[in-house]
Amino acid sequence: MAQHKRRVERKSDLVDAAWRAMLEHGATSVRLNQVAEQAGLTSGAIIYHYPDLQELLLDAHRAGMERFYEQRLRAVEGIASPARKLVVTIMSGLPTDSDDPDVRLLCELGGAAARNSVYALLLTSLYDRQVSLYQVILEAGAAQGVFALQDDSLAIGRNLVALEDAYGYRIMARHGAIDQEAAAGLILDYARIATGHRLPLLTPSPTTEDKEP
Amino acid sequence: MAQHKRRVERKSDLVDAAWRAMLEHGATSVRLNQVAEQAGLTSGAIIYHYPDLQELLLDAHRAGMERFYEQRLRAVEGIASPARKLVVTIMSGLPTDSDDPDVRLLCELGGAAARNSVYALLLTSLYDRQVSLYQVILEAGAAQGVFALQDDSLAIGRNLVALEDAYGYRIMARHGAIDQEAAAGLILDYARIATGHRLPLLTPSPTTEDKEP
DNA sequence: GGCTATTTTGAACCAGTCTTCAATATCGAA
DNA sequence: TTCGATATTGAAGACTGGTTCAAAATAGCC
Repeated sequence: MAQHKRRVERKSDLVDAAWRAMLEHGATSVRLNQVAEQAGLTSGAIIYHYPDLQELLLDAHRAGMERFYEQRLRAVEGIASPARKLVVTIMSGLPTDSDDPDVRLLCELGGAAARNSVYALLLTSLYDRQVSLYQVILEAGAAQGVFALQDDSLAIGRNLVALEDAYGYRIMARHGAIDQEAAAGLILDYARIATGHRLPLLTPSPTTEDKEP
Repeated sequence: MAQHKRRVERKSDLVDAAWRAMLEHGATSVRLNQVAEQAGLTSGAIIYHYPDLQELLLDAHRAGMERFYEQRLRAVEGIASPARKLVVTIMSGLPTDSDDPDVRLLCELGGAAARNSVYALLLTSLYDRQVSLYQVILEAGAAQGVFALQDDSLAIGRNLVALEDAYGYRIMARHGAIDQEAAAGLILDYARIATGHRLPLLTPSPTTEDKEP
């Protein structure tokens, strides 16, 4: 049993190392040696655990995507108001800047997905889950009567995630006029007319602190 | 003079070959040999004209992007109605399916742009030009009183191009529910509330034929 | 047709990477 | 502490792909 646990831990170490290596050298062009170096091992050791490097990279991407998604969930937990929830969710989907590691890898993955059906599937699933995330918020707001949805929540959700994604790429490409704030502003422009709510951007919500004391 | 012309022609042949090779083997992972094969030459001949392969790939991307943009311009020329123009422009920005070559390479380029500042610049410039394209249509429609813009044309234009881009990625990744038509529908959902116009999707416009007889 | 400049080939060379595997080191249990 | 299993190294071999360059082919010109 103990050796099984160690095995799992080691694999997890390698996944982390692979993730860092991809970040440093590129999601697609990363080399086995570079992963090994990040892990503080030699290439043989990597192969011992992952005979196929692609498998390791895939696991690393999976883990990164999962982290990204969980992070978004955490960002809104404890927020009651649908409007605030929507604004925070929008912000949490955007990279802070062109160095944001999670979004960077997601973008590189997006570029590779046209050729790699596994990556494509992974990203498609992430997309759909994010859409659902928005749908829940939109429906809740509609049920409470604070949102007057101009379309079905599925359509609005899809457009919101699409906008996030696209501005993620813009920010990664260092568009001079579009940073996280500007992108959030643009997406909110859409969210406002789609929900019929003013959706104040403003200060980090005071309601978030509620759950702490 | 004649040899100069030949030189230019040959370079253009190589650019075409490089473009095809990228399409077949991937924008980033394409090999010198593969370009040579597409051109019906050996690698030495490619190097003779393009000592740096990156330069050739860059030219190929530039040409592809230019073609894509020109194609969009042509798609609306001769259409008078701003509403129709808007609808046609939206359609022309979306890949027909996951095999659409131009969009495929643009997506791969997007993935690479996070690491390659030249590609980033190229894509940023394309994005901005496409935004301008929309702005012109939006402003014309507003001036004619057929559009009631809910935001400044810059914001709407940016969002429209962002949506196109994002759905391009979804289509490339073979999202089961999002094909060209569905994507157009979603973007139009936004365009409708942003312009206050019904924007009928419908049939290939009859007004297009006007200029033929 | 012969001459020169340009273009292209083909082979040799080099660097980097993956793979394999015997030798070595480390771990955990008894 | 010792033993067997597990993990890791390091070096050798095979392969791929870029680079170089002398030699061959081709084109354009007189």
